[in-house]
Amino acid sequence: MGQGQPAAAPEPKYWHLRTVLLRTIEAEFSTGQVIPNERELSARFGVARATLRQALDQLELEGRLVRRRGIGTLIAAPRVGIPVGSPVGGPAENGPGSAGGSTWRTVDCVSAPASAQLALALGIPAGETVHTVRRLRVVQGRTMAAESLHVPESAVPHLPAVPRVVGGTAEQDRAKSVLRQLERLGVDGESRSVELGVAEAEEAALLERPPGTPVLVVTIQYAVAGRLVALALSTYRADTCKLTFGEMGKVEVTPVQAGAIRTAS
Amino acid sequence: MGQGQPAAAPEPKYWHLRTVLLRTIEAEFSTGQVIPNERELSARFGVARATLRQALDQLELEGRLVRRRGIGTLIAAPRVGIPVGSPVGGPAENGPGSAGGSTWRTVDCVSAPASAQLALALGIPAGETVHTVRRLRVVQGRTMAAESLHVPESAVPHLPAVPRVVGGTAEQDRAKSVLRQLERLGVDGESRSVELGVAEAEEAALLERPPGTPVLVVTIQYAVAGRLVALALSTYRADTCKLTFGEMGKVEVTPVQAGAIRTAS
DNA sequence: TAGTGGTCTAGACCACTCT
DNA sequence: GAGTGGTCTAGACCACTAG
Repeated sequence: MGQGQPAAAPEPKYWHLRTVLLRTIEAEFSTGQVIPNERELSARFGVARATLRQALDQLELEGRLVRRRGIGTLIAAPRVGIPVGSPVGGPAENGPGSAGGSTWRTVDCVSAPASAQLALALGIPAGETVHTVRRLRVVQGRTMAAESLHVPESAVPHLPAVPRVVGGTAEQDRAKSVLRQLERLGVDGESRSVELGVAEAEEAALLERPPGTPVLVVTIQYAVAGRLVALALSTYRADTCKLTFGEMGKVEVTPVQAGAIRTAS
Repeated sequence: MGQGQPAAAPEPKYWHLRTVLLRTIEAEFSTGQVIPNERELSARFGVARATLRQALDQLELEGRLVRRRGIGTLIAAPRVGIPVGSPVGGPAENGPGSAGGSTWRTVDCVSAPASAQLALALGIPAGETVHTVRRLRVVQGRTMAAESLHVPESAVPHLPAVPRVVGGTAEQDRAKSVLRQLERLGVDGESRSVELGVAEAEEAALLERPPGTPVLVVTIQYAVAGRLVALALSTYRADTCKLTFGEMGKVEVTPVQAGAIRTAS
């Protein structure tokens, strides 16, 4: 009966909506402003609320929107460039154009036998004691990442053997000791990787986000003379972070707005 | 009337489901196997199909599952480690433990005036001609990334002035010329960044994925003597890629399974 | 043709924030 | 209490793949 065009893979409604919304918010809204609520938008576009939400989900994943329960949906600020650098413990590693005021805040410091997985990754016998420092990376007053730094006992033999410090300033001191010892080793190589993940319950809480929040999982292997001495597992908030791996001091030109260029083509 | 506990922020059903499913598939399934279909799973767990799908969405985002229309839901293979390295044009940049057989396949090569956004990012006057090479990164026979390499005309003045080559081997040659000229410049610095994004229509097609697919957007600024000479915008499939930024030749120990360690804690 | 995942709907209720 | 986003349901239909 004359089907007209060959279908041409009809674009899903939610995807079309996302595009329309993106154009709208770029043209008519600015950072921090709240857009109309979901029920109104879904009515305005003549779709079910679930469909509208699918479109908003996309834009949130792209870091263009932030949704706050009880408040509304806001235009997100551009992502913050965060250097993922060599210094193991250094508090501030500022690069021009990048985030200033980056600090680490220690959460935890425990020494415990390595799990099978962890031992494998560290290249040590299973069950060997590993010092684990958990800390948060705070940039411009906002918690951007949670990190677990694993250091096998054998790599930092000069650490005073404290049985089991937990809580208070004692734990903070313990964490500092581990970091200091690690720095003294003179790390001369590292291998970094980035992949997509989601924050689980505890991690999510540290990042002040709900479980399931997308994160960029950064794995850093620190080595001394070709021998692995530490493993850092960091999860960065994917909504607000742009990780930078600059060879500092060489180039550090204008921060590029990738989204704008990719879309503009 | 005695409310019992202080609520304790009840875990959403879909999140609990995700955890249960994750444990199940880790224990009882292996890479490539298909798990029961959505209708059966939703019945088995006593939830609506939409709720089950929310759980599967999470696991897919984590790279644990792959869903294929008309086929079923499969256990995904572990992510492939892909070096994001310095060589501008080099075909294979293999690191031990990382992906071998990495090649680039040229798609496009056009010379056109820079858009405002692109000019800004390249630090050139708007409207200056820019050579853009689009190519795909193929690893182990699978398309993993799409890249747009932008080189301002002024950076590679020795390029033969071809008016507008499109299609066929001529375009391929043109692309090679641009890459060769760029290599001859002797790039001595670069700045890289990674952030989360989604693939739009055309890009998604190149990556053989539906629109909205999560990608890792890699931005590389190439410099010669402190001057920006090229800008590469690459989008890597977030489901299958783990990007590695190793200082090659120093360490390259066992590839770490971040997920396993993060979950095992 | 049967079975799969993908999209969409209309409606309900909950958890949270602000006033 | 009013308004917001977050979760969940039950059902429908579509697009794709396979035998």
